[in-house]
Amino acid sequence: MSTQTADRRTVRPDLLAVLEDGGYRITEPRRSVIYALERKGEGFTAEELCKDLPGVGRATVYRTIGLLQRAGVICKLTMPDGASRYSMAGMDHHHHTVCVDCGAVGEFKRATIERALRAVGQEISGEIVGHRLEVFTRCGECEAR
Amino acid sequence: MSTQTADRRTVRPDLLAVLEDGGYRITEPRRSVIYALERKGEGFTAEELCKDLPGVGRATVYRTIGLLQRAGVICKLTMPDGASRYSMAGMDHHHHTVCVDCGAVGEFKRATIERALRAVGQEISGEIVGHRLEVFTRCGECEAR
DNA sequence: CAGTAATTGATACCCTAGTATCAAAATGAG
DNA sequence: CTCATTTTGATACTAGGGTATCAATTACTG
Repeated sequence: MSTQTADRRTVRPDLLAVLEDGGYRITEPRRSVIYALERKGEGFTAEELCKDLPGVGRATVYRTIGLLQRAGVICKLTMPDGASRYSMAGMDHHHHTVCVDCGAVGEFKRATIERALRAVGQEISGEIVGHRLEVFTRCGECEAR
Repeated sequence: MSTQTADRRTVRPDLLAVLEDGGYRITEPRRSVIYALERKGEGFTAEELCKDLPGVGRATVYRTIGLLQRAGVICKLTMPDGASRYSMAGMDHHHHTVCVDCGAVGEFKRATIERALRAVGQEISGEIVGHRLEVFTRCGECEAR
């Protein structure tokens, strides 16, 4: 399971700095989670991460993911079947492509779509408070197999 | 919880006919579920439906929802927190607006967005097999309160 | 260094959203 | 009307995706 966007990946925030700036302590377990996260790249489940880090408690893994998610550097995405995956956020506002076979995640953005959604907002009663868009793919690698 | 689309609702398929055409028997419990469904309109949870139908077993409610979902006349949508809601499908391919306060669901479609997504498909390796778009709103009624 | 406050982790627990079981009841084809 | 077949429903069970607990440990601050 590798990223679809290896070649056009944006620079990632320094996750340790994110924690520090949030007033959190830099601990060994948090370092480990972040290290694993950086190696992991795009598209993983919390449980996968737990298995990758047998030395770190499940609760801590979940807590750290939660911290980084609230800080906006990790996105949580919910699959159509309700399963959760996480992904490192490269861009600010973006959407995801998810391979239905291997779960690899990519990011994209598209002004046309944002504009179109704003137009939708004019047509409905009430106001738009957010949106979510996922594109499901069969990624190049999975197609090759 | 009422629909946002009362005034521009498209004609709904005859759900009983859908079952019959599928080779399923028309039973009292299924009639009840369908009746409730038609009254319910857009945006409900399976458990809500169960509570509305104390005379029908939970399993039957889920089974009937599943049947109609496979027949394409009911959509399942997964909220950002992973919760599931269902909605009667009026149009063929469409997307949903969901009120974050009351859960009311509306439908819309927009050719611009479909085109933009096709363009995204050209840029990624692999092929697009589907997409999902939800717009979160605070609906007119909830705003008024 | 010492002390306090934050953090950890093993574990148990929770909730949602279903699915499995299976005897009993209902359907509808002939 | 008969009867094979489908469907039902009470209940138990499962699985995923977490959160709560709380004593023990660790990180920072002065």
